[in-house]
Amino acid sequence: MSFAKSYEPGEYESDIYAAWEASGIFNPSVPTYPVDDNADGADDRLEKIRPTYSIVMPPPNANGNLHIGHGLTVALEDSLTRYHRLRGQSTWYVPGADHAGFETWVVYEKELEKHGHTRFEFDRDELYAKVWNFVAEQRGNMELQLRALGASCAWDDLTFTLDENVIDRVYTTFEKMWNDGLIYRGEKLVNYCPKHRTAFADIEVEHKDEKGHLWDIAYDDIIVSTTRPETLFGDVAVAVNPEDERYKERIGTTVHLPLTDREIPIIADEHADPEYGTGAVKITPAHDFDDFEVGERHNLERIQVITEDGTMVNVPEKYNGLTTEECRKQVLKDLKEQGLLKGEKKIIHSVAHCYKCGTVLEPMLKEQWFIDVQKLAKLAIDHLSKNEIKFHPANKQKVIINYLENLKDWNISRQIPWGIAIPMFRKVTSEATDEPDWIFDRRTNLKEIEKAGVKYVRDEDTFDTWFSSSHWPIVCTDWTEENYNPYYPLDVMETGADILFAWVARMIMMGLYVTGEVPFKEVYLHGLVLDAHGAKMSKSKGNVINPMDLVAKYGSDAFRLGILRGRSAGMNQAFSENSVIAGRNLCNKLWNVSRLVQTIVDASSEESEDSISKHSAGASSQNDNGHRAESEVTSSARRRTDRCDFDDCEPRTLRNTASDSYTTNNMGEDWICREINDCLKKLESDMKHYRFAEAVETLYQTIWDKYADWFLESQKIFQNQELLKCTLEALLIALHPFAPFVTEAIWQNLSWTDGFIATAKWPARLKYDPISAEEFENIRTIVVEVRSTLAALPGTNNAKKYALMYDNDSLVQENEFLIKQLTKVPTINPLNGAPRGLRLALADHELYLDVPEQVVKAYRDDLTAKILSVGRELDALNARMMNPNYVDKAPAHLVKETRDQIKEKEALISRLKTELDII
RNA sequence: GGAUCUUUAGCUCAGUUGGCUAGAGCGCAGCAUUCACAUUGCUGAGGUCAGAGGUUCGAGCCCUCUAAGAUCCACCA
Repeated sequence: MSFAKSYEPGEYESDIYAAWEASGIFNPSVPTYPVDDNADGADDRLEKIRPTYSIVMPPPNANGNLHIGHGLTVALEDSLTRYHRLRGQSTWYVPGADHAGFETWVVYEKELEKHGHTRFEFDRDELYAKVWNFVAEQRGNMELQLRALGASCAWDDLTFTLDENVIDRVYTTFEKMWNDGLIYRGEKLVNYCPKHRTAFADIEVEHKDEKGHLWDIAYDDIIVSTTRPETLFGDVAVAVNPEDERYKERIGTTVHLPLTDREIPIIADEHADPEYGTGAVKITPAHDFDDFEVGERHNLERIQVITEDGTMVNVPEKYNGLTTEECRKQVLKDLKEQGLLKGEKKIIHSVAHCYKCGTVLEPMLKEQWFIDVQKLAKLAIDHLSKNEIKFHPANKQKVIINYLENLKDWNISRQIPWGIAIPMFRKVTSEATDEPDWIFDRRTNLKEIEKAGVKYVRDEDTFDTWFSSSHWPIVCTDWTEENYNPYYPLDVMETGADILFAWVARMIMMGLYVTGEVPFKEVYLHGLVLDAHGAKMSKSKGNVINPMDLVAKYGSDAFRLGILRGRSAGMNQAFSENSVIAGRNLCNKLWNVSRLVQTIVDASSEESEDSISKHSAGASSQNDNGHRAESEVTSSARRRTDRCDFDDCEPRTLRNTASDSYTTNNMGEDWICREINDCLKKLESDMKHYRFAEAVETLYQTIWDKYADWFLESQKIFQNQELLKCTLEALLIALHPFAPFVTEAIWQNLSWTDGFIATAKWPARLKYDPISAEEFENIRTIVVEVRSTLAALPGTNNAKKYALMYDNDSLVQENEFLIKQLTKVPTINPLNGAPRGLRLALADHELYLDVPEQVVKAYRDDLTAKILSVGRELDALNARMMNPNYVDKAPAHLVKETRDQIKEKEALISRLKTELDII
């Protein structure tokens, strides 16, 4: 392999990943330590170990494909991981796979239906086995995709949410909670999906505003308003507000329930809002959350009239077995016929839907397992209030505390077979009444167990996935009560802002409950990736972007750079292919930069081999004359071949960037050292503060605008082999966290590098002469002014036409070759005799372009415009100095700067005016 | 009803404890072309930082209000 003309990611990526993986460099190098009570040196040992860095992947669905959000997650997490690995930490990025209980179940149930089966033909264990096999077949896809994205995770430690150790830990926690009295079984109204036949936690319910109707129905002389007339068969009362004058007299009396032969009482309850509808509300405790509470207050009967499959029951024969929708129609028709339907109004109200299938959820009375969250939430709030976890963005700390303060008990029972079985068994033997009704037991592989002669049957429900997921940092890091574990708490938890409540809040509660420590030190939340126009991606809109398509088209690095660009914590932000293209271009730029550096290095080596016996490290390889002809630079170079074989790469090679192996010999060299140092410093700060987009931006500018456009251009004249090597290495390593593949491909292709860049050492600061570096800025200013003036002159190809002349200017004189190279002017000469041509608008330099008078005249307008513009700037500066408060109160250095600038602008204006006069 | 966020160039977004002439990518215009790279280079146009007040020597940034939009939570019989 050698440097082709352009970088083709497809040729390198899979080989590189395979080589990384095979070498084991993604595994952490520091183990966890067993507690040894007898050894008093245990703490010492912990201090001596290498600093660790741990991060766990939010587990993607085991049987699914990665979507754009996963792409973002991996780009963020892997950049952090690789950065900290380069910084010398023992990094552990633990990959995961989610059984995704309900999600996967929905997919599998469709599969069953497709083959003409239903879940009711099988028992739970059979279904579990079937889904297991189904997932096993699909598994691997997403793991391959993670590799394609470059995730440098420890594959040996991949955790599946149904792994034995996960289930074991979940049972241990459940048992502890059961013993602590934090778990109870309750008959409550739960949100129930009649299609999927399972209950949900509050957090899984999707409320949507929908058009509906509000019907007024006469219960004798009392008119009640309802959106759900079909539930009237479950009515047990009519509630009115105790303060409502209209109904005060009727409280305690009864009314006749239409379409039935029942009398129901009129009760007083605050729940009835006199302002809403007619002010009288029918009360159906078994099918409405508010009514359930009213029923509790008044000790009312709960009559269930809707079954779990969404049909009517316990209703007059005529309505029995109808679906709720059919029943509603029939009830309305019958009420109308009897003249009891008194009004119909269109309203917009919010309705609970199944977040998966969109079915309207039915409030259903069910016995379920609940977690009493009060203590857990309080524990979490206490620790959060002490700022034990740092949030990005910071405002989420407040948001999550607010959520925890209002948290209601958590329903953890799900009526689906795909998940972790709830380890609870119900007593069936009618004798032995002293035994508890429910007992905890881990043997969920058994349907029936016997204890002390009493028979118990297994609860058929499974856990809410969030119950097990809340253990994620614990199970991924193998935290146990017995071990010192330097990886727990995690250094950071990175995940989507949309699951702050569902997951992050629960991990915090569970982490504290189980380990006594917060599960992570920082939280970084990413927002949604929207389409190019800021709309949510969805299949129905057809605007879904598949990350793998982009990876295939532009390369993994381009995708990573593209998706990080312009993105900040917690924000839902648009994403377009353009930013990936920009990333691809950067990779190609870096590739060509490296190609040029290698060419120069090769050419220099050949030359020094020719002239001297062999160049020695530490000695500058710069040519004595300092400015060779270009043709020599591009002469064919010796290249290493067969670099595609990674077998000779030693893992964990820590190559020290040889910052003392060079000496700088000109201003451009000092300048690039300074720029790279600034870039590294900024990067370190950006990574510490999770400013990924800025980090990428900084690298982009340093590599492209500074290294390639200025430094390398100057190195076409002055070759400093050791400095070229050293600076290129620094940039490659600095970019590696974001673009791992291209940097590794280049690293393997360069003739002088060893090992993997993935385990290289973060570059040290470069030595340089700061005064010389600053002088280069002067040259840059001159070059830009020459270029822009030439571009503004009439005609084309101006750069080649006009010579540059200087008067009394040692900087220009000494850097003649460099300025010529950068501006492309044909010659640079001292001005002999009187000034002529066009004077450049530079305050500190007397420079002229040798332009004929005619052309100068044509430039007059530009000159006038320039005078006006500088004049405006000068006015603004003067106004500032005229303000005595500014001079008194602003920091001295700012005032001084302003003074200097005024002097400079004044000088410039007077020169420009003189120039204009001459013309 | 409760809460959070957003509003900066044509588009998508940066802008850290307030500091000088507000930046980037893409797009646009002009010029260049044997050069490591057309996945290129050079040059340029384009912004009363949503609006109105206030604090300050100084506000895109801090405070108050207004407008528009987004999201989350709770919930409307």
